[in-house]
Amino acid sequence: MTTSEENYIKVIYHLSLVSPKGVNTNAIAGMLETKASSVTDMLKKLSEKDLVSYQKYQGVSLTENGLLSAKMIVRKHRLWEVFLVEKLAFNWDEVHEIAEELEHIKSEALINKLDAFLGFPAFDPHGDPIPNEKGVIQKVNKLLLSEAELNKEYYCIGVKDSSSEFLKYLDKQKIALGSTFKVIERESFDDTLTVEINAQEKIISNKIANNLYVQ
Amino acid sequence: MTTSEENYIKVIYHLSLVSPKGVNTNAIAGMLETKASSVTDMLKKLSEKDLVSYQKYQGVSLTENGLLSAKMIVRKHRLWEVFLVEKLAFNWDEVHEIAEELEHIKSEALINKLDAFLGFPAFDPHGDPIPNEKGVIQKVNKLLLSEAELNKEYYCIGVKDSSSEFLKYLDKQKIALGSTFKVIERESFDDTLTVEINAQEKIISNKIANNLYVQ
DNA sequence: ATTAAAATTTAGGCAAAACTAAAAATTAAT
DNA sequence: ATTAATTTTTAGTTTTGCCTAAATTTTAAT
Ligand SMILES: [Mn+2]
Ligand SMILES: [Mn+2]
Ligand SMILES: [Mn+2]
Ligand SMILES: [Mn+2]
Repeated sequence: MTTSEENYIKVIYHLSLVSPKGVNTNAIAGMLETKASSVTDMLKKLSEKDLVSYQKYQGVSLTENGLLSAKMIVRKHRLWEVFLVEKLAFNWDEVHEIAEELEHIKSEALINKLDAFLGFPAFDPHGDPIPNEKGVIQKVNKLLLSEAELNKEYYCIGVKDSSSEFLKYLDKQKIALGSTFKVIERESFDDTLTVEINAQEKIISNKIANNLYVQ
Repeated sequence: MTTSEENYIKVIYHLSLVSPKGVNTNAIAGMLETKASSVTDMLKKLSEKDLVSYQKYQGVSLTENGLLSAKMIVRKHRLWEVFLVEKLAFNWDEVHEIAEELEHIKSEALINKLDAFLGFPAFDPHGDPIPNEKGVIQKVNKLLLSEAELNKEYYCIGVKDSSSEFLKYLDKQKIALGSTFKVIERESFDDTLTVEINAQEKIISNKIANNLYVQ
């Protein structure tokens, strides 16, 4: 598989988690910042290689082959992110772009040795689960902070949006994985929350609350 | 720079250490396992970008720009090799291919943090020097085992050929960086050496002796 | 049920990096 | 100094991945 094919497969995988019945051409184009016509070209090639099942105008989904490939790319991406944060002291908002390149390095041995070196981590720096060698992903039940009950203790286990902007905002607010949350009040007009974060009271907009996973 | 351009620049760099007056098209093609006509195409492009100075039929050499780029690629390659051997427990004969890919990951911060993480190593697993952040390469005086004086103590500081086959042969013979050498006898007919290696007497062919650096 | 809008695909092209075959320049040999 | 051999370049294709513009299909709106 080429780097480009891998990027497509990974994007289709991520999109299929949200729309399992079939992924749209335009959605793929949007994620890859390319044009719909380019996507159509690639879908034909991926279909030829039995990585996706594709009927024109009907959207696309991963085959068993494609799904496993996607999980292996995600595995590599997330393991490299752990390496960059844990070993090289990168901040969690700096690693995605680099991992986007590192995920395409071709060596089974490399990724399994890296996994061992890191101590077989279960989650990446953004709280996303890391598929194991066979592609199995540990299922975790979590909810969005926006769905949390009032006056109940939660802690932060992940972010939904892992853009640099959002992560930097969280740094500024001193919110990190492991931070404790207790929703004190929900403003019914705009769903703004008053939350006790690490024993400090803060105002959290609905948009923010919709991008924080808690448990 | 694309991956392909980087591979060309690096090969031109390595060849120019041997033939400083100008690197031949065919030599480049040989190293990259491509055709001379492809090399000519690329030389035009590299020349356009001021990475090499090139006049047709006259061979090619690196510009100042090209030289610095080359050293940075070599730096990355060798630092990744150190990482693979020191941290991930790869054998020294397994790392070159993987480093061949890793050297193209684009991030200044990554390579400098990796350098720090590894403790600013001066040499790679094959004894080759690692250029520093500015491209400066520590000069080491060394000689080939084939040039060593009789009955004088040396130790192994590098290999000239770092192919997997040669390195595996050295493993089998229990020769590694740091091994001590004392040449007991030189057979004048074929230059075969009798060498005391780590206090064990062994017969070393001229070809082998020509690929071991000692000090 | 038509029509309008949106999504998707096709057609035709372009640039990068490779190739083969043929031409040109350089180097070596008589 | 010619001729022959070798090296290098040019010319013309191919494949991959992308593009624009136009055509087609699906979906939404009247
Ligand atoms: Mn990421
Ligand atoms: Mn990627
Ligand atoms: Mn190497
Ligand atoms: Mn390379």
